[in-house]
Amino acid sequence: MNLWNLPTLELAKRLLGMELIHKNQHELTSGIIVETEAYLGPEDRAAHSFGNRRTPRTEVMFHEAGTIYTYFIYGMHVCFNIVSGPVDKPEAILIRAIQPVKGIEIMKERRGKVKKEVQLTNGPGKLSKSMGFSLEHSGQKMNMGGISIKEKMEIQSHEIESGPRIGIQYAEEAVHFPYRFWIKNNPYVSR
DNA sequence: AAGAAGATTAAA
DNA sequence: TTAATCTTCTTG
Repeated sequence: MNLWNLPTLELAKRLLGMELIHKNQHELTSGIIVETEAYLGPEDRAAHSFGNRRTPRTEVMFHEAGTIYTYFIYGMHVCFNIVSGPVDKPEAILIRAIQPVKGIEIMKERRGKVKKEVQLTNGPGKLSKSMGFSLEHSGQKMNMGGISIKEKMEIQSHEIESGPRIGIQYAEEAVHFPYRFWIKNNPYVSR
């Protein structure tokens, strides 16, 4: 079965335990995905694509599943998402935290002063900086360029916890949707 | 053309 | 608790 054909909420859970890899000419960094958030397009007030809002920024959310969506936020941070769902259904999954595996020294370099390894990637802006993700990656396809993903460890459903998403207080009824997923007791999860 | 707000982070 | 800081979108 093709991973990208899964419904977004299913995919958000399946991504847990998989290894996210970024390779460029000189550097390789990777980490296990331990926390994700699903954004369900038109019906989800928390999503950039709520009401099918289609702009240069959100355009890639309408593309096929497995497309990369990166965006800039709060004047300083990049967030990394994977588009999900059918074409023209603008859903996406935000990667919120990973557990560093390869290129830890490179991550430390990119992040500057950071004391503990756990601080490297336990938040969406942090992991993007550690992994070297930027706006130019938006629109690229997973597993077809420098950024790829592969099976790493099997996560049982009882090891997955869920809860409300973070940073979307404006989203009215969507505030409480339990679309955030993480691996239970994993120290690399944010917060 | 200008202003407001944001899927965050780090430091106080 | 707040500043940092800039893109995107909305309004005029």
